[in-house]
Amino acid sequence: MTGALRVAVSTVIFSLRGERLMIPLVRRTRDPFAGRWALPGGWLGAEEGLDDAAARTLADTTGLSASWLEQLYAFGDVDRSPDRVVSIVYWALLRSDLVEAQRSAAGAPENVEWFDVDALPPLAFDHADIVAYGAWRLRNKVGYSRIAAGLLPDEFTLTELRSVYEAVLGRRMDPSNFRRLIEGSPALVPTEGMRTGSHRPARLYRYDAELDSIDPGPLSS
Amino acid sequence: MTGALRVAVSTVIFSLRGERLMIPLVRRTRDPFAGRWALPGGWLGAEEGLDDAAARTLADTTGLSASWLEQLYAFGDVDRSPDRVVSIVYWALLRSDLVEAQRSAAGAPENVEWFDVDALPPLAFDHADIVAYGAWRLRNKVGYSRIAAGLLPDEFTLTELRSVYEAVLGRRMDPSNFRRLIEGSPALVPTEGMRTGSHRPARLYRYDAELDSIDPGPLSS
DNA sequence: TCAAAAGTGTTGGGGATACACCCATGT
DNA sequence: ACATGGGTGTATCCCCAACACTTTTGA
Repeated sequence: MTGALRVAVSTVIFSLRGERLMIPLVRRTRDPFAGRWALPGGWLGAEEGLDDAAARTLADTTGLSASWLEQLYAFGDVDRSPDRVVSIVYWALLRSDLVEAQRSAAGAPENVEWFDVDALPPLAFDHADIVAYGAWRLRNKVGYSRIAAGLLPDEFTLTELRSVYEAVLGRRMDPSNFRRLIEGSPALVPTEGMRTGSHRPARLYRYDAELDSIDPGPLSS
Repeated sequence: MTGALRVAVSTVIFSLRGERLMIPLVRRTRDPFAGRWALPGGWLGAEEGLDDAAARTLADTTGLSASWLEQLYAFGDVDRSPDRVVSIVYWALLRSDLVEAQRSAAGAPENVEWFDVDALPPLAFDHADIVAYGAWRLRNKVGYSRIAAGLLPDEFTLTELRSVYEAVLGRRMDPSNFRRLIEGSPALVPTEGMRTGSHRPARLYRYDAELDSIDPGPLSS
């Protein structure tokens, strides 16, 4: 039957370590590209939707669930793999605290390693291009939405949130202007808690995704 | 082999008739949804890329080639079709003059009819949602890029271009402000020609896609 | 009392909107 | 001459970047 071919689902998973944007890669154990690093993913099951497949492979790879998951692009050039494969690629955000906890726990999956997005090893297939495109989409979206909070724990200070923006966008931002910018959004709700450090305590905020107005995405899917 | 399933490529093709946004639909001849209208498309061939497949099915349906073609989304819910199908959907712009010429010529393909985007018949599968999402993307993109010129002939007046914006966005725009807005873009290049009507002649412009700075899309694909 | 981060206030420039106005042509 | 769309000029508003300034804590 024409039209039948293999469909893979992969995900560019972003998290933050300090000020660096990191993604997990999986070392391939088989040809083609045995030994090379590749995006986490797997074959699309006959009885699972695309979103489900992305969430499943993400959980398999990291043991975690994402605070943001969105389709990136479908790649299907004939020559992108020795054998024809269409890859539906997603991108995701993971809260950094969950990733850290996972690393400490012995439960971290084998064959998975985190890399700085700006210092990747050679990747299998066209995955280097895919990661670059995913990073572009992330930076772009951070500019006009509030998803950046998805990289932080439940509660965070505005300075912490600002440092996320600075890490993702790669430039410094004025603290006072950042405050006004971000406080305008009803999705950032102040809590009672304060973060106490060696200086003046800072109010903790929480991100309420319900109150955000991101683009709709496909109405069904 | 797991992961092997049927992949279709469909396209939401936009053109303009007067002030109305129109798309071509194809009447299905087989079950499921025999007799219903559906997006033009076809099975992805084993030896063709996604972009190629979209361009091919677009040409099969309309006999034309698009002035803009971009991937929209990959739809793959298990229940979107009685038998499992993953659809890679594109959206495209056709110059209205080419469509009109095609209509006059007897060469127009059978089983294809153009419909007003805001007055569609019942569609097969989840195609109604897909069209709505495509229209959203078009309206969105018209707001921050210059693709709207892709709906017009090679040369056009600013008033014609403005009426495209008004048709797509569904609201009136101030002629003088529109002029400044659009003349700021180096992609709109004035020609020597003038359109003469029953009033003061208007300068003709040309759209130079080379000079535009749209988002990159995936670097490879 | 000092360092450092939290948080507030003020100012100025650029882009978008609203709208008054002049220009060129066919009838 | 006049109606009609082509095209220019200008005032205003609003958002945002820059930056001076005050507040609150730990040491």
